[in-house]
Amino acid sequence: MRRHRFMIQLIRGFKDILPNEIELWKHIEQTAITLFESFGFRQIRVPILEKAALFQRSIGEHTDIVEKEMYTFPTEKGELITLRPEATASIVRAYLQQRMYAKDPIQKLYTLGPMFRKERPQKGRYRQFYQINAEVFGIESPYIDAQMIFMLTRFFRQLSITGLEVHLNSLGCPLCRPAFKKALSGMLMEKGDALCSECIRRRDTNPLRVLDCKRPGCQSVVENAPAITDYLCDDCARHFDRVKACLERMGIPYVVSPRLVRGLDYYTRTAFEIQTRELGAQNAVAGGGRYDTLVEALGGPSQPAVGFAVGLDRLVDLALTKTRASELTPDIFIAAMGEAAQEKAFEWSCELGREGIKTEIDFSDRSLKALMKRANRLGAGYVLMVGDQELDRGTAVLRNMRTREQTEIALSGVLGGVKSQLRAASDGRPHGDSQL
RNA sequence: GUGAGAGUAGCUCAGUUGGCAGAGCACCAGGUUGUGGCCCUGGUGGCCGUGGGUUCAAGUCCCAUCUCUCACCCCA
Repeated sequence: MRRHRFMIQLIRGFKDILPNEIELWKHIEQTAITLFESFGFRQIRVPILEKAALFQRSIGEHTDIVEKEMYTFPTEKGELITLRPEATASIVRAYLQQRMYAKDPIQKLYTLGPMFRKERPQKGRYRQFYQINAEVFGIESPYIDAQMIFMLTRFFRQLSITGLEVHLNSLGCPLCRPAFKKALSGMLMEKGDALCSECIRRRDTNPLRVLDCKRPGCQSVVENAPAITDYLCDDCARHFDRVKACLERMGIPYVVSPRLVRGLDYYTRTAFEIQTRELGAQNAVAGGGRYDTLVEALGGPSQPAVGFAVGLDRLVDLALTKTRASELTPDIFIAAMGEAAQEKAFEWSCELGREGIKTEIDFSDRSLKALMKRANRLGAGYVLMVGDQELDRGTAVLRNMRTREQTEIALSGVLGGVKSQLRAASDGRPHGDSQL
């Protein structure tokens, strides 16, 4: 195979997802869709490309995402457009532009699809990655914050993913956060000698980000920094207490992480992250929180909102360590020998496929032994054999690959015979992809 | 963006001080003239990631580049 010279490879950090793995993706997506809809969420689909300004305004100019991770291109007219690095901004945009709030300010929406960030690829981190997002607009109550976290834990439970931790924090609101910011940056000014260069810059632009810098020097500085939860105003404190109480009531364990700060500017009050220890450095499988000021900041009415994003790629990685990627095995394999038999077999395969029976057929003119080997490798439950002998006798042979039993079926009644055999076999045992 | 490791058959990997490109699995065929899994025999398959350089000679040494992996960073 001389192909390297001309072979074009995929872009760094991008990947192909092959059929075997897709079964798992579909299962995860379907689980989310069913669950979210039972909680009253409806699907929305928004574009992958948006104007760059949308993300600059929503995510924040001084975030890593906007400063260095976005795929941004100029159009012919010179307008900057961006491959979305996250979905919330687009959903808010749609909520406003389509005036969804006018019909009903309360909207519960979910979406799923690819996001793009130009980071250095790593385990669990890709430049095109997939998220499932859920957002609630128009509800300020802490109950909904807790319910979304509850819904997430249900989701992971349904996928049999264990060993997760809920990390929780409150980031305050425009009323109380400034006081905390002031206290924090004052403290960072005093004791900031050990800060890394990045954090010295952040100290002015976005002091909260210094809190979750993982460098030892910054950690030690931050160790006895004031906790934001001590600065919350009465409303924010009550809100936070309520969220915690609800989680306790629903039996969801959580850890309050005062240093948990979201990488996006728009968050207020509740912030949370769901982490695992099994994925190395990229330990967040879901993250989200409240963003009560974003809708208004993007030019809409003042409406509170909460949301989260689940990292699908990481979920798949986790699930792959538990369950093996599944093969989709055919119900029946048709082994046809000779020209005349293949003609019959072709018709049967079309008919059986139309009936919803997973049918595999090999049109290469090979020995029965070779065809049987292939049927076995594909994991076919049955093999239907037909050749000149069978055509002369007016029958085909149906072999149960598990029990090795063979029965003869009249050529005229092949479809009915195969169907009744398959039905009889599947009655006794569980069928299909139940091991997921 | 920074650092470290790796790229040889479809897959997992050997390859000595630079000297004819290897194994296991998989695949194909035969053993069994029409019956799978086990076994035996044989076979197909490689510009050694790509491009340059050093050398009589490069999978091996040097440079560049691409991709992967892990970490920093960041987050889903």
